[in-house]
This record gives sequence, C-alpha cells and structure tokens, in this order.
Amino acid sequence: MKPSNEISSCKTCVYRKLLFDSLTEEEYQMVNSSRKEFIYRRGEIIRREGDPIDSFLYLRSGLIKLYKTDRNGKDHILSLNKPGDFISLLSIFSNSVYKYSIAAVEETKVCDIDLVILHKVVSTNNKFALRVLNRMSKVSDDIIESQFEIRQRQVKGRIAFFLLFLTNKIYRSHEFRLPITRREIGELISMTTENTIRTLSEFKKDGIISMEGRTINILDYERIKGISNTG
Amino acid sequence: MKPSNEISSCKTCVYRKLLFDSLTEEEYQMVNSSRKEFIYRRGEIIRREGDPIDSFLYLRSGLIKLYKTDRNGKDHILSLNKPGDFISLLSIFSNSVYKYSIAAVEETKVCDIDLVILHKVVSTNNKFALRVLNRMSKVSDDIIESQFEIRQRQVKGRIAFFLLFLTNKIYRSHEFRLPITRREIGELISMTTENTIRTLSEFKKDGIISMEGRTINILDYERIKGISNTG
DNA sequence: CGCGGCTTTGATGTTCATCAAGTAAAGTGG
DNA sequence: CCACTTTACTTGATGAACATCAAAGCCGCG
Repeated sequence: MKPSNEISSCKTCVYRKLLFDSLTEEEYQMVNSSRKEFIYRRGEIIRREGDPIDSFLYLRSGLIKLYKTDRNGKDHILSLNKPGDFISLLSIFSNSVYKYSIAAVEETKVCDIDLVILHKVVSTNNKFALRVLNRMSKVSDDIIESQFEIRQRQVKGRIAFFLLFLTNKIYRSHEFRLPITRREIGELISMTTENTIRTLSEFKKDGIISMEGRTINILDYERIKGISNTG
Repeated sequence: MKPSNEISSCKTCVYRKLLFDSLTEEEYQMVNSSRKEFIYRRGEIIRREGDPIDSFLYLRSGLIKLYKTDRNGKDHILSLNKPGDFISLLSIFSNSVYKYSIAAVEETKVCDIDLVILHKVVSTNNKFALRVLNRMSKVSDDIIESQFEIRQRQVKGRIAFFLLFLTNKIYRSHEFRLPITRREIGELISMTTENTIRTLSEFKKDGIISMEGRTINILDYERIKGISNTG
C-alpha cells in the first residue's frame, strides 16, 4: 500500500453528489482536509478482521473483497465491491474493530477519512448521517441477498449466477476478465476450486461461454440465465 | 393478529432505557401516542416480503423468524429474533417495501410506531437516530455472522451450533422446548428435514442430548461444543 | 373422526468434496 | 534475465456426505 501521489479532486468523485452534497461548505472542508488517499495492489490487505476502526473508508476505483477466515483457515468471501459501494460497514458506528477483512482484488484507490471527523459531522448534520448509513446498510443487505441466492442453488446454478453478477453488476459487458482466481470464486459461492474449474470447463465445452485463462465471453446469455434460474 | 387489550407500560420496556431514553419528553409523547400494540400467535405472518413499510416495529415479547421464500417455494430462515432485537431492518430508511417476511414462531407482542412519526423524531434527534440505526444494523450483522458459521460446517456441526445458539442466546438454559419444527430448523441451517431429524436422533442415541418431542435437554454440553467446533 | 402437517426410519442415488498427480503461469532472488 | 519456488489451473478416480423417495405412525384440530 502506498499513499497516492496526487490526491484526486472531489469534484469528479461519485460520492461528491451521492453523499457530500448534503454537507455545508465548512463541514466539507473539515472532511476534505482530513482525507487521505491510498493505493493498494492486487492481493494487498486493506484491513484485517480485528483491526481497530479509526477511519471511514470508501472506494474511489478498483475492486475489493470482503472476507472472513474460518476456524480451519479457509477464507469465505462475503462480497465483491466496486466504487459506489462502501467499504466501511455499519460497524464503524457500533464496533471498535473490523468484523471482516478487506483486500484489493485489483489495483484499488481508497479514500480515508478520520473517524473522529466523520463522527463530528454525522452528529451535527442529520441528512448526511442518514445518507451515510443508508449507503452502508446497502452493503449488508447485498451480502444477505446474495447468500440467499447462493444457498438455494447447486454448483451449476451458482457458477451461472456468478457469471451473471459479473456481466450485469460489475462489467456491464458480455466479455470480461475474471477479477479473481478460481479458488476465490469457490470461496465466494461456497464450492471447491476443483468443482469451480470443472463447471466452468463444462460451460465452455457446451459452448455457452468461451474461456481463455481469465478471459470470459458470454456466448449464450439466455442459457446461462436459464441455468441460474433452475440450477 | 389482534390489537393488544391493554397497552403495556413503557416504563418497564427494555427499549425504554435502550432507545427512548435519548428522547425529550415531547418527542417521547409523540412516539408513544402513535404507538400501537399487536399480538400474533404462533405461525402468524407479521409482514410479508414486498409489503409496504409504513411503520417501525419492535418486539416486546415472544420470538419471530425472518425468512425469505425462494423460486421453488422453499422458505429459508435468515434468523430467529427475540425482544431486544429489532424486527424492522435498516430497509425502513431506504426501502419502501420489506425485503424479508416476518412471522411469529411463538405468541409474540409487537409495538408499532408510525413511520412518519419515527422519521420526524429521527431527523431532529441525532442521538436517537444513531441508536436506532446501530440497533438495526446489529440484526443484519448477526445474520451475516450466523450464515458464515453455518456455511463452514456440515450437518452435525450445524445442529450442534444451533443447539448452542438456543442454549446460550435464546433460553440461557440447558433445557428448553424447541421453538420451531424440525422442518424450520432445516430451513434455518440449510439442510433437509430428514437429516435434521436423523442428526438429532443420533445425538440422542449417543447420549449427548435427551429429547422428548420438542423438549430438549443438553446432557453433554462440552461434547456439543466440540462437535460445533470441529463438525 | 378424518385430514393435513409433523415426525420418523430405511433404502437408494446424486452431488459434491477429497485425493492425487501433473502442467502452466507467475513471482522472487541471485 | 534465468533458475527456482510458489501459486494457479486442470483432469480423473474414488468415496463420503447428503438429498430424495417412499411408507408409515402420530397428533392436533376443525
């Protein structure tokens, strides 16, 4: 991790409108003066479960995973998040330590605001507080939602569901590079690496996707949708 | 569902201290005057997924389940909640409809506050707003946490985990009546009714619990803990 | 008193994890 | 930059874990 050389302007930030819009000029200056930027490379851990929470984080660019390591040392990925989603969960208002680990799965730029400053603004600006909280609660809701979708499917349905997620939510394209390894896909949708690979290979053999290493092309979108809906 | 005959006093309510403490007398009167109480019997649905959210609900007594029905009509229980937990999730600030269904699993008393009133108080009283939101976020966090615990275990570990949940979190006793059917246990910990029954029977045969219908007695707590930790 | 939901057990088959073994790719340090 | 190491990827074989199917007893309730 390294501090970003040039701090990006807030003028062009998605959050500016989304969130900081409701701040007074004075409040905004306060937030902005404490703001730091960091860049993390693929694989770097941004925060570790149990780390003290002393700042409010949000994603400027890139892609991160929220995950948790179980008693056998196996990681379980709770969600992949992109700019517009928050990294900090609601725990920043109730917990003193992170409940999940956060890692970059591609080069990622993160803004970091001192939690003391954020608390100050939140306690004086109600509109802002509600916006922040709404936004953060969406992350939790999405995790619960996707786990519900995963747990009702078997392996083929899970892979299809995951491919649709990338197609529609992350890349908005039928062609993309898988952002995570096959092992991580398994950690996200609760199956083994081997079955992840086998299922992807099967989809390829059946001609519903093409696949060269990490590059995926959705050839038969409707059929994938069908598998996701019935598998 | 029926309106409660006598409205319980707020003086003795767990939430009074937890939450309403931070209200001014005027705010409190406003909340309280809009407050209604309802009693639901075992099996009654309190809210259905998709219902409009027009009130803020909290549990006075009893036990409820949050659940969601999948595309095959199978229910998946997300959590069991008792007084002190909120029923309304964070969606009350961001969504117009419920994302989950809520049903009583035993006779349950619910307080109902008009959402317009709640919003008004929230927007003027910051301390109260944060308390409400913290409290609600705990429900989401708990769901994510328990799904994480469930998905890393196989059937015996799941049943053991569930028994520990009842013992430690719900009843604080080694002897209790199962609040839900075996089918519902399966819906909660993602396994079939048959395997739920088989596993419970096995625990009984092995002498680590006793079981007469719904009545369970934890005979060998340490062994159950062991199974939950390694199963 | 009969119907439907809950409970139980056994038999059977499918799905999936595990194990093994090898190739390919990507870091890493001299 | 190349040898070395590690991590990622892949396929096949095997067996364990678990779902499904079937059949029957039980219980509460209208």
